[in-house]
Amino acid sequence: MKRSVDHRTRVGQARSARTQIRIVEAALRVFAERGPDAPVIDDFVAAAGVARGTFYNHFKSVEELLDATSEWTTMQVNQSIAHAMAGLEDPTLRLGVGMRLFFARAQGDPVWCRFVARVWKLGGLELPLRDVDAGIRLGEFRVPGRDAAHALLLGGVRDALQRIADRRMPPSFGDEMAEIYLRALGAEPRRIAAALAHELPLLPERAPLAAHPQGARAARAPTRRAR
Amino acid sequence: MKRSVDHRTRVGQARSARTQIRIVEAALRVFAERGPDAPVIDDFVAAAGVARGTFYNHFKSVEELLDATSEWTTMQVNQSIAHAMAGLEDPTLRLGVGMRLFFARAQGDPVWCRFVARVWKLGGLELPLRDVDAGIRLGEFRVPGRDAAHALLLGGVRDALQRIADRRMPPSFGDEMAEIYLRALGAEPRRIAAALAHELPLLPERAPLAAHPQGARAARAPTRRAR
Amino acid sequence: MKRSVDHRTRVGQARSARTQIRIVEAALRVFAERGPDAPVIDDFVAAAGVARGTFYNHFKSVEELLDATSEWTTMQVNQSIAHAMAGLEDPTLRLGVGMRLFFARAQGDPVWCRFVARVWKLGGLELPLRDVDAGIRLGEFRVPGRDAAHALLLGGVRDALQRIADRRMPPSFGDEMAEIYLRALGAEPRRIAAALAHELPLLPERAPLAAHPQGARAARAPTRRAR
Amino acid sequence: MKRSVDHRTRVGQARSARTQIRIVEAALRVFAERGPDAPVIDDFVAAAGVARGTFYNHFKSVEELLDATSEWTTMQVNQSIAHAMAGLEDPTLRLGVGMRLFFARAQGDPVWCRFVARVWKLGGLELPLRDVDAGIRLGEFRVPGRDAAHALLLGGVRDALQRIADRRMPPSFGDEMAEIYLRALGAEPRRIAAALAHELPLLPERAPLAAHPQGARAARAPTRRAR
DNA sequence: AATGAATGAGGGTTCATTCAT
DNA sequence: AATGAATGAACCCTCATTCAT
Repeated sequence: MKRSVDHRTRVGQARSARTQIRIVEAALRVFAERGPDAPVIDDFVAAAGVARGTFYNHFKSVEELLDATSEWTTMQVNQSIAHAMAGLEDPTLRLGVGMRLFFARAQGDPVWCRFVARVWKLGGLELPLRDVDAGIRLGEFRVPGRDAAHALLLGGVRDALQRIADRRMPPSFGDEMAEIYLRALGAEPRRIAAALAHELPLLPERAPLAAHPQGARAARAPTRRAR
Repeated sequence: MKRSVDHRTRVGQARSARTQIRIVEAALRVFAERGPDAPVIDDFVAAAGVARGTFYNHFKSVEELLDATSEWTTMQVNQSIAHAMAGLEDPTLRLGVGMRLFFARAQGDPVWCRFVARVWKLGGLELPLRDVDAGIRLGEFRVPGRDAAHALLLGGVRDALQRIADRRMPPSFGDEMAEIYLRALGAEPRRIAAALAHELPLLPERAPLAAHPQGARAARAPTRRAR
Repeated sequence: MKRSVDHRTRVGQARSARTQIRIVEAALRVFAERGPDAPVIDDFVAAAGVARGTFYNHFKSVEELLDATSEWTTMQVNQSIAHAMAGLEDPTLRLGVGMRLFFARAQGDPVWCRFVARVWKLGGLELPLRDVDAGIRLGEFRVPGRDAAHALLLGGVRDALQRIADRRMPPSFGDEMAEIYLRALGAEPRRIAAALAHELPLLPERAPLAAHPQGARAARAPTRRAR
Repeated sequence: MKRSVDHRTRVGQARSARTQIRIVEAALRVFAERGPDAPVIDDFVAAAGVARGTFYNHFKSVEELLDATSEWTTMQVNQSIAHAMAGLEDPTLRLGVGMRLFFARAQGDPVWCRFVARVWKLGGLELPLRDVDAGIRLGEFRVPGRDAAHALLLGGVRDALQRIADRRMPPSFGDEMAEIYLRALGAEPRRIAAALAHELPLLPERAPLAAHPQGARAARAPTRRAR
């Protein structure tokens, strides 16, 4: 008897985890397609192919789902980038390679790109800012103001992602963004060239979520009433 | 007889125009405070102190109100900046002075700043882009890619506005943004210094709102509803 | 001075009467086209080309306008029919000729036909019923029940009008209705033939509309709103 | 596991079906009392004792509810009449017995009678028209025009229902309607007499809907603003 | 009388959330 | 855990009516 309970519990937990992943995966697409404000719970429910009530077994609100989705996708990528750059020390090199990796990922994964461009509310972008600060501290970057440097980075990256999402940009676009930004920071041309020449380490896929994509229906078309 | 009809008509139109201005002015504050998606019609109605039905006498939807508000505030300021720079020819000078004026306005008018930072969907920002392009064409700017330069400008400006709105930035912040961006473009240090030293012409207040009430009711596509 | 006041008054009354007629004539078309429940005040206002407030100078509600329109059109036609049959005595003859005249009017005036078919709430149809009763009393008609005869007449006529309005019926349709109904009443074939052979007196146009404008504003119970 | 899913589904569907029936049953009364245009969704909701939102789980609009109600009541009765007359062949007999059954049902079920009299938009009344046509074809009926015969039947029946609904008519009224109409068609007196003498088969109750009438509140009193 | 802007109650519709199974 | 019917608060929008000019 005990065993059977255990078994049921274990099966239930496995199922629960799979369901949660299905919802988050669907949510990524829905948010990417329709932004953070427009979608209603039914959109996620329909896209994930689960029942309404099931949603509430996993998330209390759309807000919470949004946070979970952000965490499970954006941060993950950031971590993989951080990992890929594990050996690099020089701020110019780190920042340049980091941006190039970031945009490479964005250009290779349109859904994720759209999601990050439109949603992106959780921080998770402190990594490059840390490099900026380090470069300033080390005298490698010379900027009129730290806040200005941060604003230009974060704003510029978001706008760049939107461009990638809306109109396909050429593959070189990410490198161009890295270059112009490093110039804005007053980095030495030699260092900039090195950062651009550095071979990009391979990023892992956005894998762990890809477990069971099949049951998910496409995000529904935006047919809702006017405001 | 004819006169009395004219009189009635004139009086009615004047009242209507005044009401419309009240709504738009209220909307500016509401949008600034709550963003473009969250507010519901009742918010504008309450802020403007008019009846529900009155809203619909002037605007078909929140979307339409948003456009009208954008037009009546953002563009207007852009025009006043364009006018203030009428005599300037050199792209570096124009871009630098233009950005400084823009941020000066933003720091002096928090509501407008917040509104532009959060909403800002109508173009109206092509003016600086034109200077960027001109500078590239003339060889004054040297950039790895035109799109990258545009992304960095638009994204950076929006992020800067958000910073100004959220945490009061020092008065020098606008100048720092101008400087770092001109450096990103590879402008000559001498020209950058000139742009930063240039005395700022005075901008008129955001007063003229009442000026052109008549052109208000543009037709609009339906929006989605916020949560 | 006195004269000028009189003149103004007279001019005002004339204008008022003309306005009222414009509204009623527009209402006839609107009711004919959309039925008694669907139209809103703006429809009449738009069709008549007057201002919203002007409507209320003449009618308290749609219901009241409906009554006025019914009176000014339906009854009028009934009276003209009654007048046209002034000399006829025999119930079979009167009923047959009356129905033929009625349908002739309906086929010649589609707007009026539609209006009567869809609205037709005021009585005004007691005239033919009186002939039915007279015929029964005189033994000219033999029916299983007076109520059945009335139901068949009123219902049949309304349905016939709807058919004329919806799909153009042949010119003989009115005569056929008269004939089949007289047969239902058990009238003698000879008398039926006479009624059908009787030459139709000419009906006047639906002109006299302007006749008695002022008596229009009867008090009215409130209606429900249409969907 | 499979069983439990099936069970949940089955239970849900059963509940849904019961709710739908409650709404339709309430709607029958509401439509009968207030006509097809006056009632608002709240009327049905109140009469059925369900929540506003529940209405929309089952019907998109009043129009759709009207159609469903028509189908579930009118057609049903028509079918039961058709079934009751299964053995009858002669058009005069069929038409006469059919009308008598129809009016018998109307007199025994005032709510249904009112509903049919006021609403009655879905066809469902083609059955008697088919008998009329058959009689004409067979030479049993002699009419001046087929359209006139149809108009007299449909219009007459509707008016008769209204009379039954408004002022209680004597039990013989239905037979009188059948008789006078058969005479209008020129049927042979012998055949008419046979149709009137034919014993009426029993109609089944309007049963299937009567499942759970108790939870329904009375249709609310008409207290709404004027137009 | 005529005008039309302003009003606000009434009614339609959506959708987050609960809950029995 | 999963399901989906039921719920009702929140919104949207229309339109009858008033009223200053």
